[in-house]
Amino acid sequence: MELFRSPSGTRDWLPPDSERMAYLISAFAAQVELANYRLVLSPMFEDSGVFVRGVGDESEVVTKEMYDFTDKGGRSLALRPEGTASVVRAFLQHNPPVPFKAWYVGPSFRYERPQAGRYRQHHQVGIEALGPKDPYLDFEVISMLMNWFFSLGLRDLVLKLNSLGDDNCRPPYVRELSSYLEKNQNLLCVEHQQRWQVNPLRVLDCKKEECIAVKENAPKIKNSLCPECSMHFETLLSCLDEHKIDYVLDDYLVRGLDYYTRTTFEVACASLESSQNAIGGGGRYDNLAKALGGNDTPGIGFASGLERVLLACETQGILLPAVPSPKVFLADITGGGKAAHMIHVLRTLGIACDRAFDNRSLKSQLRQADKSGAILAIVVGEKEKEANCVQLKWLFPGDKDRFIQLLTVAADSSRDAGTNGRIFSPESDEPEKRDIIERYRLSDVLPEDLAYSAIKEFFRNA
RNA sequence: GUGGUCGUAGCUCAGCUGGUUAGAGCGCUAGGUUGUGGCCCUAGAGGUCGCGGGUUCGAAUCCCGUCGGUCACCCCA
Repeated sequence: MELFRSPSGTRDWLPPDSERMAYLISAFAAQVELANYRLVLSPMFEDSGVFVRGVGDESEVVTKEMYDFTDKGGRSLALRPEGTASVVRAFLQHNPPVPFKAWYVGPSFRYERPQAGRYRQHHQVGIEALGPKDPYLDFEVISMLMNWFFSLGLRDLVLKLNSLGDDNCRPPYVRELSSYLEKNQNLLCVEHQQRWQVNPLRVLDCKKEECIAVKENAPKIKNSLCPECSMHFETLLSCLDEHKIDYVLDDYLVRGLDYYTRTTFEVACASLESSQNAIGGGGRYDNLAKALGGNDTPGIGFASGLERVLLACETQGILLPAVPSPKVFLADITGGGKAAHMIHVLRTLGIACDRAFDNRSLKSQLRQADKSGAILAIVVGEKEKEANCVQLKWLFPGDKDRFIQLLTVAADSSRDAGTNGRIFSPESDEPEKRDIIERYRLSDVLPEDLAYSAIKEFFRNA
């Protein structure tokens, strides 16, 4: 029978990459929790209307990329294509006090052709801040994103900024743009000749040569901003200047989600070769709460795709930490029961350890110990079982000097304890190949037992 | 949704213009040491050559289709 595979556009995360993803998330949480953003977990699916009315019924994300379905109760639902609309829906449903500052993490779903850095299920972290319309909140949000990237060690980042105006100044601007596009519509690319009226702003985002030529002479939103919007944007820019956060202004940054007002931004990573080089983006959405049927509440936030951030780290040679393997490994050739008991005690003492199963040969178990990265093997054979002791075998090589130093500590503590200590030290011309094997008494009442004491001592000094 | 490209072992890949039982390295398992890892040596397991059809005496190899990966467009994280 043919094996099942993960669906197109999805992938499995196995160690160590899975752990690097987890690291990204915890680094993000640490960053935003400094600023009092708190975790919100919302459902992975919502009433389709949340996205149709929130993200926009003209946006590509909704019209052609949404995983929507009807459930057994006849409800029209959709897997969330992004996080913001869900969080704002949750905000309106529970009506918490403002300012409401949330961070989130979880999968998003878009039905599109997979590509480098683009998946049908991808994972985003993000923050949303609802309530204040203050431009200094815009600064806070943007600086959170940048600080997280900097804390990971990422370089070659380009922060792109634009302001899309508000209800006062955007409609007149869109009319002005429309009439300009109408005059030049035969010069637009094939697709936009048909579609420019649906959302004129999207033409500004088009990368076709024809449209690029047209938009160069198109009216710019920055020249049409009302005084309030203009002041808001200027305040943000000067604050970014003051704090040495570099940015470039991009008149064409309109972004594909319809809810944005005023500030929009995107962070591109220059070291990502593919065209999917945006590793974070967001903006202000002062009309979103109202569009979802709630009270008029301003808000701003961003989302960042973890897959792309990880990719960006890799292209820059940044190796994020994975979970280290246990340093203690148990080899039991008397059936395995002794190992079961010892490993249980060690873990109770908070010492990470692993063991072999299936009663394999000692050679096999030690091979496994070596491959696991352990530096200490605990060996139980018939002789040890009879004498009620265990053998501690230190696994070389590695950082030899360091280990030898630690061994000295462990050996000293064993002598103090009056045990028989080291019993076996094979002759060898090469000191680094000399095995150091020690035996420690093992009682049936274990936590204060000498073998465990020696191991604890070792890790206290490690 | 459109287009390019690639599918041979767990991984990285050989396999020339069709020609017997499909190979290597790494990895995995075991043995060489009747109870001691790493290096070395030996052996073993693992593949309906993505799948289906066609051409042919004969297909991993050529043709068509299909599925999957990948890359680009579109759009986005």
